[in-house]
Amino acid sequence: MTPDLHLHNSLTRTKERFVPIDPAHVRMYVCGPTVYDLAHIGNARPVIVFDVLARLLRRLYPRLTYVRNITDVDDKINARAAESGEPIAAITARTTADFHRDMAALNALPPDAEPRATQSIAPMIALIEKLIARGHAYVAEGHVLFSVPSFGEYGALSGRSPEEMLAGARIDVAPYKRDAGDFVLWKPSPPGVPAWDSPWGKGRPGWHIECSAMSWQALGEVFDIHGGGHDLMFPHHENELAQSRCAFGTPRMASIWLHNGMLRVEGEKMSKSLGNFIVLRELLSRGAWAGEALRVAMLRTHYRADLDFTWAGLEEAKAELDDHYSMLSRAVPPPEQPALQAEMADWALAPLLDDINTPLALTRLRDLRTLENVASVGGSATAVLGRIGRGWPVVPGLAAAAFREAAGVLGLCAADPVAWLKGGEDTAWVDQAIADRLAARKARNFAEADRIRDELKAKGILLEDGPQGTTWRRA
RNA sequence: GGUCCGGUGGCCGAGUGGUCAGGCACAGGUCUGCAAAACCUGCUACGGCGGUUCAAUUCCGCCCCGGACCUCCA
Repeated sequence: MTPDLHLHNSLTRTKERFVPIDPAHVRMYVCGPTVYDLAHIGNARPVIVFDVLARLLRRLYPRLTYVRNITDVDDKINARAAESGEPIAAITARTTADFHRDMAALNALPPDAEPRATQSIAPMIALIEKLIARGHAYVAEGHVLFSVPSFGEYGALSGRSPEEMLAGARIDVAPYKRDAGDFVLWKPSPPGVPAWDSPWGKGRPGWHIECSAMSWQALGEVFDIHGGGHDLMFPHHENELAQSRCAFGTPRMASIWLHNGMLRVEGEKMSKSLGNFIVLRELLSRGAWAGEALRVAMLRTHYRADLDFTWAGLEEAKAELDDHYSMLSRAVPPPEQPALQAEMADWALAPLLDDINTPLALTRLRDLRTLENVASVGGSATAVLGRIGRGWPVVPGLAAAAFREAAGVLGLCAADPVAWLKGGEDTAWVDQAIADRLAARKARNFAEADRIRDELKAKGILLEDGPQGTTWRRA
């Protein structure tokens, strides 16, 4: 696949050709979770989106280092500890493990590095010292503050001037700030709150400095891609960018900034006050299919657009996966046509090169599925081949192999098809019922055969009579 | 108030200055003991008003509607 990837850069608000700083080693940083509570479905979106991008980059380039941090020092964590009595370290360790489990259920691969804020205090202090030395930060009443006016390009990422930001801002300005827009790099800790020794006394870092420190440690002063939710663009990413550029004196922090859109639920903004907050663990408990179905549901919308999550949409995504796995379950081993298989897979994946157009890639996956169905079950491929303008041979196994290859980049359809369709439990009784029904059919006792089928249907088992006998799957 | 992003057929959702998205749902059909699955066919939309153009859903302007962000929410 030719590495001709274009991405929408939030910094320039245009689609740009992706040119790695080092083509032999692409580097990407994505803001990870603050570990104080179970992940909700909104947390899942950037994980899924950037997992797809990571898989794509690995296909395009020889090496990728994908870094996603864990924020384990934060006032929300402190508050949770104060109200529950559980030690901070226990909360963060447990929540991190929960996060890992949930993300694995989404079929998201772990990042190459997962630095933690509490283990990155030294580089944070080093960065703050650089900023003070360069005149971009100052000490005031035990705090260290970043001087926004010292960085002329502040506001470029979020597209607003400091004056504009303050015009409608609903905040109180701390009296020790020289400028209302200045933000905290280091702050003193009240009793009972985690504190580390620093040149400015015992205290803790501000929110944004951790990502500047961790990306620096893991990827260097300048790297290729920085990602995260759109809500992080301001102030978090704006401040990160200011810190890193000012500390290192570089013309940029990352070449391309990517931001995924926000989530709504059944048309409404997801919020705790509306009571429509969906905890990922709860969604996953609906069945083994739920994680992958959520992945499909999310990839059906372009990553930059806001996504309206609906339960009906999740069901539709599951149904689509059922169809995919049905096709895969009957696919024969592919013929030895690696070049053609790669061509078909590349065709399906080509939309990803255009700013990660997953909805179109999913459409093409469906076309590959149809081609395989035509080859293995019967029918005509002329309609599909004509529409897509290809003259591929219709050979059993070929499109299925290309499908698997392409789906793998989307992180889909890696499960065993039979396990997916049958649920993986002990189901010898179903086979027995099918045998009984077969006997009834042979005796032309169709009333009994239909009775058995209805009985199974009531238990969520669907029978399908085919040329090779009767198969079944869960509804 | 400021900044920004969107409005595509019953629903979801790509894309394009002029020939087709696709899926779901629905309706026919092939196949089947009946079904299911699979395949085929039908369903022809681009918020409103102007403008540019031979031609606009696609470009420009205005308006309406929805959404996001505006100091610690992915």
